[in-house]
Amino acid sequence: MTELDEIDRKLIHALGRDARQSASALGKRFGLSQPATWRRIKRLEEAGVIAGKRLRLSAEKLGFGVTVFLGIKLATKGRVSLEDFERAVSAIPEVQTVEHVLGLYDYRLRVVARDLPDFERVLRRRIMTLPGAGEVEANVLLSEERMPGPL
Amino acid sequence: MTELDEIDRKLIHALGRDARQSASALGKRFGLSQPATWRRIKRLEEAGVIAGKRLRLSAEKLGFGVTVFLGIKLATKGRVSLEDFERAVSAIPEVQTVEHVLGLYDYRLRVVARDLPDFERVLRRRIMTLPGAGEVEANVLLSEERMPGPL
DNA sequence: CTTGAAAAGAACTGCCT
DNA sequence: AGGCAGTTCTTTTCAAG
Repeated sequence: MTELDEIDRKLIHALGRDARQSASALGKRFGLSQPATWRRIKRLEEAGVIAGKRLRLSAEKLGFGVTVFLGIKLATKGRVSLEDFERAVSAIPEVQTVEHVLGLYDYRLRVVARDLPDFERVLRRRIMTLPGAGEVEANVLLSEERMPGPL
Repeated sequence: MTELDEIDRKLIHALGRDARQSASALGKRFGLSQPATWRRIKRLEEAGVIAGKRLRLSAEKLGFGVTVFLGIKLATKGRVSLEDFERAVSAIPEVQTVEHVLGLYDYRLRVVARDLPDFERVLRRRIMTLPGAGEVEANVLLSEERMPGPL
């Protein structure tokens, strides 16, 4: 954990909304000079608080109209089977995120597909054949909103 | 949907990993000049394929050691109750994302907390009191990996 | 599409309070 | 810590092939 003051939090919050803002523009808004603002951002990057910058991509514009969340319960949970499962699931291009979780399910996957027939193909030929996959539960994404919360 | 050639996909893929790369550096890697590369990126932004740039923040470094996924089933599902629920859930700072989904649950939330006692506080005082919230299922995040997939 | 150039702005550095 | 001044790099636009 890192010590942050008010200005650091404001900077993180502002950059979280749009990472393309310049240090000088942010400095004006928060009453700092350009180098001072830049040094703060640099310090946050070096401390690992800011781990990088990523693109926000539109799944629809890329032709992926369907996003499905899968909850997966493994049939056999040895150490080997976890690694086997993770290696196999990492090879599926339609899988965007793999989350190892504790609870009703063992893994949660975010999967994209062009449409529902395409998703059925992914599900039958890729997901259902994963080594160790037991119960699979699906939720189709209708809409999503990210909040300007603490992170 | 937008028409993309091989180079567009390579650019999106490369920028998806690290959005801080310059147009000239990307151009060298893919055999394009700096202005040509820049025009392609600009075109992708104007087409909405690239929707923006966001910070990747470290939850741990910010003092949030616990991430929990909640699946929520509404008790009463009228149009009014959906909007009530969404408005109320949007006011909880610990909620990072709200996903309206189709399936076993109605909403999926990504929630962060400093630790498990802090999460219990959020769950009891914030989540359980949400208007219309019925069944709540929780999965604690152990580890997460984002893939270099199609998006 | 390319190269080359020029102007604007953002990122970075050193020095000083 | 912060500000100021200056340098370097990227971005952005333009002309011409």
